[in-house]
Amino acid sequence: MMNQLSERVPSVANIRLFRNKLIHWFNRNKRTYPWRETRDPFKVLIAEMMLRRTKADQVKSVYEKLFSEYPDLESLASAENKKLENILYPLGLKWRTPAFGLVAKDVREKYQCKVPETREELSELPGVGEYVAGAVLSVAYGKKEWIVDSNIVRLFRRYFGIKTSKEGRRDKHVIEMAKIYALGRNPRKFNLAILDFTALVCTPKNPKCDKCTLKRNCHYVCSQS
DNA sequence: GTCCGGTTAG
DNA sequence: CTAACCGGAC
Repeated sequence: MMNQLSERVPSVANIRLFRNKLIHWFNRNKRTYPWRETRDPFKVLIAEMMLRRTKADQVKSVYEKLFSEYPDLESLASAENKKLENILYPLGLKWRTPAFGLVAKDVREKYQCKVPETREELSELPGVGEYVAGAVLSVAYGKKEWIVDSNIVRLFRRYFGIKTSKEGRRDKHVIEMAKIYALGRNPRKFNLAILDFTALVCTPKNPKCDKCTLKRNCHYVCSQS
């Protein structure tokens, strides 16, 4: 076996230390968005579906418009597809628009209008995968559930210096790390913190290593310092 | 764990 | 154009 060190999951203590630093940063630098001011699982679910592949600032106005017209799951479930298309048009979500109505219908019919509380059930909903499921469970329900997106994979690779399989977001070691990361008192906060950090500091290009409060323990060698 | 679809950022 | 993205299929 080659290079087990770089492939092994970091220790729980190490991940906790990493998380503590992240939370400290988050307390000063968190972003505020309308979908973070509610724990309504339905709103969080729809917001996460919108946020996929779309910049948060662009989602904001669409989010508000959608929920002013369809304030709850039942109204969205009976919304006309055309009207949904019009509202979601600015996001360029045309091909995914049906998923929004279908999700609402599914939840109404299969779960009596109550957004499911398990990863398995959530993942069966149209347009919902591991990422959105984990986000709903941790952010809306406050469950100790992991999320992995490509930003988190990048952060893990850089900070811990790990190698991953080709599709990092499905790498079992990465998922294991994300699970450990989410275990604790406030998984909602933990997960929001890591998302914000990857969006604002540990960015794909030109990461702000000089201003990074985690750099002391980070394996990544920034090219411009 | 990998490939692909449909889409957007660059 | 190409790379990147997440869900879905395999």
